[in-house]
Amino acid sequence: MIRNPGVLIIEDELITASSIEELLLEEDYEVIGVAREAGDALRICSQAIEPPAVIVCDINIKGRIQGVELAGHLKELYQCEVIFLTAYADTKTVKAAFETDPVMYVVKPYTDVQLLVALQMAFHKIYQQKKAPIQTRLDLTGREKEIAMLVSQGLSSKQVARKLFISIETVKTHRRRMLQKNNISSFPHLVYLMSTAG
Amino acid sequence: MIRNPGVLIIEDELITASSIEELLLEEDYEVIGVAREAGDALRICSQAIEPPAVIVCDINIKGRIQGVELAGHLKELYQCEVIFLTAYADTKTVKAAFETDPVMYVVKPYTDVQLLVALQMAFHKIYQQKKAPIQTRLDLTGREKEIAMLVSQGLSSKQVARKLFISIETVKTHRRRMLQKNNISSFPHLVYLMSTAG
DNA sequence: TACACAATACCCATTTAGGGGTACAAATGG
DNA sequence: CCATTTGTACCCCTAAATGGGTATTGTGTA
Repeated sequence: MIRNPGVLIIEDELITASSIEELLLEEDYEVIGVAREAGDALRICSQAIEPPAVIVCDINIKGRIQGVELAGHLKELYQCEVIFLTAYADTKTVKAAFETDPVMYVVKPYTDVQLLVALQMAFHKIYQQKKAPIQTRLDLTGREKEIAMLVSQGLSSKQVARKLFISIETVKTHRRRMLQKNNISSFPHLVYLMSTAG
Repeated sequence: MIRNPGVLIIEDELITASSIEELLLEEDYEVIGVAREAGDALRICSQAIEPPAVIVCDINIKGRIQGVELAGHLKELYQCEVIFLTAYADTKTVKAAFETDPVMYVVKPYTDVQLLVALQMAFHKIYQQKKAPIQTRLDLTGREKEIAMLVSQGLSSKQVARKLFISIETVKTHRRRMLQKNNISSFPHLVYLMSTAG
């Protein structure tokens, strides 16, 4: 039987963390781990059988790396959804958090129902994405992404070459490989796929 | 002096509506009106000097048209942001609401801070959109959009021509006009703009 | 250390796109 | 009813993109 996709809890207050874990387990969510700080989170994710689908992340956690940064990092790494959990409601924090495009921003004090709704939304979003898998994912290296972005901004290969201080032949090689690797026929299509499949 | 963009409150419980209005006014938000049902909301919006930027909408309101449908309609009409307000947390309602891509889904009972955070997120999103108005909007006719879509799917001009049973020269004319009218230099860029600016 | 991969760069070739001009019938809007 | 827009189509040309092959360098990692 297929288990539900997992949830990672990032919260340094043990009592809060435990209560969240209990609540999620009662509702039959799969908790892959509880992290107290960034290092824990990364270790849990790398050791887990499958990456987290949703992370519930306190914004104010111990350690150098703060919640917003950590969540943004994990989201990019594992393409998971983010739910922020915080007592902070100041404009600066909200804006920073909002930049990572979280599914929900749950402000403390919150009710169990509020947190569960956030989870529902997260899993609904994941389900939506799985329903429409146009292309698995674009396979692009760092340099390739960079060139693709410039081309989508309207630059020609020659202009890209000048901007990056490389030969136009190199740019052409990169473009050719991008299309071949991903089995697509033209750059307009690649730009389209980048915008939809991320 | 420029006023803040307006907020429309849609809530049929008068006491709740009033308390929300008071809270928003205290925080210097501009409340353009309080609607008790769909008809009120539409009337207020059409009579307002400027359309609402954000609507705070109760999901369970009086009348035939429900909150989710109304909010979706208003969002499309006025390109405003939606904040849902509800006591309902059942999966079906949450999913339906989530379809309209609201900025926030505030579950009752909620604190003032939770509602204000939602407002902050909504205005932050609006501000972000205004900050990056790369191109007002793409000026494309029906046929042009059709051709642009096919090109973004990877078809060449020749393939588009065959698919639409028109001359390749016609396709090229359309493509040339699209770029000239919108003052852009290549189709990858046009596809990029279509995906961002709609 | 050996191997894979990323990034660089050149050669060849053909096809396509971009940019210019012109024209005309049909549809649309004042 | 007339002017504008839209869709259609042709001509020209140059620049750019696509597709193939090959090779060197550094950078990690098995």
